[in-house]
Amino acid sequence: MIRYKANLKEQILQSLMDRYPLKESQLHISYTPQAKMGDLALPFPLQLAKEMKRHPRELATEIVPLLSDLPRIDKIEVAGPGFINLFLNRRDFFLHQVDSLDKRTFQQEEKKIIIEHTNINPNKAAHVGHLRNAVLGDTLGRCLKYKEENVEIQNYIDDTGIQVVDVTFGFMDMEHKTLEDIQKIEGKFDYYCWDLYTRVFSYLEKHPDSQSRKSEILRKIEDGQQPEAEIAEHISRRILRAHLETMKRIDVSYDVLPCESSILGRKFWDKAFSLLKEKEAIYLVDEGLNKGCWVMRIEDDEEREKIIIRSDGTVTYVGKDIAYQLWKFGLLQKDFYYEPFIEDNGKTIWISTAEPNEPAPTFGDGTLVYNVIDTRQSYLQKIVVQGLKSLGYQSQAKKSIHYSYEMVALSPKSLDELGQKVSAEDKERDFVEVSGRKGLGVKADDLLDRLEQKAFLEVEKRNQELPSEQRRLIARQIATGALRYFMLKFARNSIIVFDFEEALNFEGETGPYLQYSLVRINSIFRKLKDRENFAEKDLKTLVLEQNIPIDTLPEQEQADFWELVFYASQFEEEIQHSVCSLEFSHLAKFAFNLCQKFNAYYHKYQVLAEKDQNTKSLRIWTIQYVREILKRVLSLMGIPQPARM
RNA sequence: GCGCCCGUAGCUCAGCUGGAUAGAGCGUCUGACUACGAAUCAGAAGGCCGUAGGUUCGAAUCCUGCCGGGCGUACCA
Repeated sequence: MIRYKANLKEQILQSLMDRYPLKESQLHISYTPQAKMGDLALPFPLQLAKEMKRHPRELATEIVPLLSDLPRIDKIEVAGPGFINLFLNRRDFFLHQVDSLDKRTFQQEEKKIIIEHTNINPNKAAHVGHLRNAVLGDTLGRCLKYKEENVEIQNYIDDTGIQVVDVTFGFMDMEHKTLEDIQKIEGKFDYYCWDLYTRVFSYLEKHPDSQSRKSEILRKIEDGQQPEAEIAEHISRRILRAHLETMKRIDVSYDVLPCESSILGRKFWDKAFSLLKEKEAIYLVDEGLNKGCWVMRIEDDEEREKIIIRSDGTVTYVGKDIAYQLWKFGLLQKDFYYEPFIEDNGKTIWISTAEPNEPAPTFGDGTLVYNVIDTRQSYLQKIVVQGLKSLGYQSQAKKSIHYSYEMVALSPKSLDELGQKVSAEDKERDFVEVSGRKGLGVKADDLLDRLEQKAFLEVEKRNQELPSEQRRLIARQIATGALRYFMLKFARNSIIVFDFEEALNFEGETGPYLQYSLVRINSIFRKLKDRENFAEKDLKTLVLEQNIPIDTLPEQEQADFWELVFYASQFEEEIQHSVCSLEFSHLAKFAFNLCQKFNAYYHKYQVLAEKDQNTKSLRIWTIQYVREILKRVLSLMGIPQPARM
């Protein structure tokens, strides 16, 4: 559709440019609200009439004859206040769409695109909020790859931050454990730390004097002194493995894991610091509240300055992030070393190291960077970009994109269900923010377990003949599909108030609904093969061989065929649109609408039982086309495609 | 205080750079399984798109004020 519209645009401009002051930017091609009004709508006469001070309808009527030789168009009409509506030749258009299925629509635009997502502090189990981040980032990556882009997925590991210090403190000073004791802990280590972290937090509230011990731990971790450093490393690596396992459950993976410890070890910050000093982007404060700190001025705010280096000489998160962002664009003239961390479905995920290591692929050096981080960090992200600007990297600053989204919060009801105490204050609110410190939150693995369990029961009911191993697999696929669709269906600026009943639903606008639609289509083809020995062929070959005119169908069926096929043909526009706006709820809605249309068609028209060969073949074309589109859209959203369910 | 975001059906949400009669899902109520799988479909009820102005041939959409809610604004990340 994208290419078809582009062609159409060019032709319309060609036909009209001599006579009318029509600019390309004015020539949008949209869709009619109703099928009976035609297929494509041109609103430009309305605008043009204003400029030319003429009546829009009159102008539109005058233009119509000039468009008579547009390709694959049956009829042109003036409608409403002055729209020009195009009726496509259904057969030609369909053949053209089938023909373009295996052709490239998109071209690579960037040398390399880096997406940073997930970024969970390695001190506790992942929760639902992290799942939203990972699903958004992963989906963006899949779509960009579909658009022929070279994409690198990075998951930044803050392995030397305060959060890791807190848990280290918990193990050493509260539980008096040695590294060996910690290594012996069995079961889910990330869950263990989840609980420990909340205990640490309440302990610290009661014992403010522990701050000095925490500072000591932080320093020792940064300097590599034992046993603090090795304990912290054990904690963060072990939890990182747990996070990667969790993400694997929803088919999210990464190329490289840059660590904060390597940023320190490789002295990225020292380099960034001297650059910032040199350009006078930051300066030392010698009086007032921020005395002894290196700070950056905030744009549009004369009063405020953001601290980059604390008075004790340690660098804040933002400082390290500026260094990291510079590295992503290849502006630091320094690089990490790497080693393999884990194998994920035959692919190596690399982790950064500070010391030289075995040969590794090259990472970083992107031309466009997306940072998937929730909207609460907008301010910090703005400062990072400002850092790039003040170093003179204007174009990189523009290509440094904060992909922001709203948080996942909890309904008071779901808190109750988790058995967590709700304060009187929180009860009054519509939602409660997830809090790692208070241990308030739905753990990602718990949610996935519940989804899987529920899916397994449903699969068991319907597929008793399948071996249990396969039922397990299907249950996993359904759980993944349900979760990923749930995370994508909301617009990114919408706060998801998490509710178990809603998230565990498999009916209506859900992932399983989409999966079920595909299973139904596949099932028709399976039966065609079993019963009639129907040999599945490439759609294009099939259509060319059979060469059946569409207008032999009854009028109603022609209209129903067309509604489905025409809608399906818009899928690449939806991808484009979703990527431009970073709004994958568009893609999700598209998939859902497509399935709704398909299911309606499915109920109305039989394929297997149809006696008339031509009609039957046309129906096969239709569902095969829909299947192809649906498969692509599902895989872009990372929704698995079960064989049965 | 300042900055960003949100307010659409009983509930949860879509609605693209302004376009034709504001759409889904859940819930409620009617119907449809000797199967191409009912995790589905057909249908009904349900709306002053927070509010008041402005721009426009045209506004849920753009601008301004107000009301209500959220999040930022840390020598936490």
